[in-house]
Amino acid sequence: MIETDIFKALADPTRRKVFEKLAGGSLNASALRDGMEISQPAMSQHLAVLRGAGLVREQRQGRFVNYEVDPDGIASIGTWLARYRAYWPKRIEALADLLKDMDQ
Amino acid sequence: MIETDIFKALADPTRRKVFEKLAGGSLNASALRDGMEISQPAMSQHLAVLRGAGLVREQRQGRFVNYEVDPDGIASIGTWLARYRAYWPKRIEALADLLKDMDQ
DNA sequence: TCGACACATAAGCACGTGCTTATGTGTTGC
DNA sequence: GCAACACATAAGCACGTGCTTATGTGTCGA
Repeated sequence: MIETDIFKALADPTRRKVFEKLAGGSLNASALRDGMEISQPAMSQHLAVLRGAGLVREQRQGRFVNYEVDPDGIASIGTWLARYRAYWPKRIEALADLLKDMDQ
Repeated sequence: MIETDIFKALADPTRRKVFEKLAGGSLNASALRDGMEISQPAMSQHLAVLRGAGLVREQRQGRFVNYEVDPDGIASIGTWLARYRAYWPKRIEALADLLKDMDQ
């Protein structure tokens, strides 16, 4: 199940931090490590998990590999979340309408 | 981190199925087990995880414990997801701005 | 009060996860 | 070509997770 991969990937705080960094713009693996006390293999493994979940996609550029947010992953969460629209508080009802629209 | 608990809870397919059942209306632990080849302790443990994540809340009724979706949990995912609005499809983003204005 | 019921908790076990160190693969510049 | 670099992969290990069986806790009806 793709949803399982997505939620598993996001269940790790380090991976969520990496994902949030990428949301600010595409970065290569080394740049992602900056200020993040994490080894190179660990980062590589985390990126592989995020990529496998469809949350991130990569692009080779010379000897660097550039990572960026994959909108499809975000959209998957949105469609999943849209199923529980009935339980959303009024305050973010507008957002729920939005996600419902994405679902079609 | 509460987000960690939420995503961890939803990373399990059985728990997502339970959550979806509850989205259709509140049920007690035994009713949740119907048609779900799962032991009583396993269900109890899954419900404890969902409850700990704030996705579900309980209510004692006699010797039954009624479970229901907790809107706060859903809202948490919504607000997290909202941070990545920039990566939603263009068409959706425009509508999001519109709805945001309407909401104020 | 006592047995049946609904559910929670404890302990043990198989398997998964995230880290480490070590090494492999592909690219760049000299 | 070859050394340096950027990243991936492999293997091993500590710890977490989800199941099981066994037992505890609270409630109900007779």
